[in-house]
Amino acid sequence: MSKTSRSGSTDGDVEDLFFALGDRHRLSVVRTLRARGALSATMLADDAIVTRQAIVKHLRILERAGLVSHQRRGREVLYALEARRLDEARTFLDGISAGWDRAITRLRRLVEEP
Amino acid sequence: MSKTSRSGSTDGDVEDLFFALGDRHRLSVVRTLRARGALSATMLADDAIVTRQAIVKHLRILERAGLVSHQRRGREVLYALEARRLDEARTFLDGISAGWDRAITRLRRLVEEP
DNA sequence: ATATCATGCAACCTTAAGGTTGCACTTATA
DNA sequence: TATAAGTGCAACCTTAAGGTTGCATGATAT
Repeated sequence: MSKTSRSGSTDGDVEDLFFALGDRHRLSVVRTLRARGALSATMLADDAIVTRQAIVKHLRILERAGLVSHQRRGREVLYALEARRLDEARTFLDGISAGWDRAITRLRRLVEEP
Repeated sequence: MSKTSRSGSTDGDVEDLFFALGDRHRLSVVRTLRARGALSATMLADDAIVTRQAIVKHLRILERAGLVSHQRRGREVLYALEARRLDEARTFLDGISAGWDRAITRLRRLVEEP
């Protein structure tokens, strides 16, 4: 089997994924791409406060996390959302909250002991 | 209505949430709390590579994001997972990927045009 | 009462995140 | 073929993330 497990994401992958989403500008980029479809860095920079170069760096981080992919079209480069990754993030969160009931029970037991 | 919207999380909240999950040590803390229930910073530091103080800082960030809560028990402070927040994160991801099909359609249209 | 154990606080360090500017290099269009 | 538009690259800056160490403070058990 390759380096990817059955669930399709390693620990580092998950870290990159959430790191990528943990910035307001990148969240904004994700929202914009979701709403308006594929856009170039220049187009994205028009709406944003920051420079095109800043947007480019954010796009690189998003792409490293697998959240966006790019494709050249003539002289411009279009970035689009890669939704499978978002599903993976959701799956991960499912896994974490699965143990929740057990955890809260243990806490209560510990705290309420005399 | 208060500052929180119907979904129960503002933009900054979401940012904090994903930022908190975007670090390997904090992910590890979350996993440990999920598996073993409520623990103190000192207990968590035993398993970790880093110092207790580093763990404390990570716990503060997790708590700011609403992912853990603390409760004093005698001379120690126990931290436990707060699962509702994980659900909120999932809900957010649902919202993002909702527009996916539309986005990929637009990209394809743009790229495949002559 | 006192030795012990855990937490709290503060100072300090290193590095990477986030951003800007300037210029070179392609690609399209007038 | 100029010229404009868009991307790519590199240098540079500022600040906060992440971590460490040392000591003070508060709670516990003997």
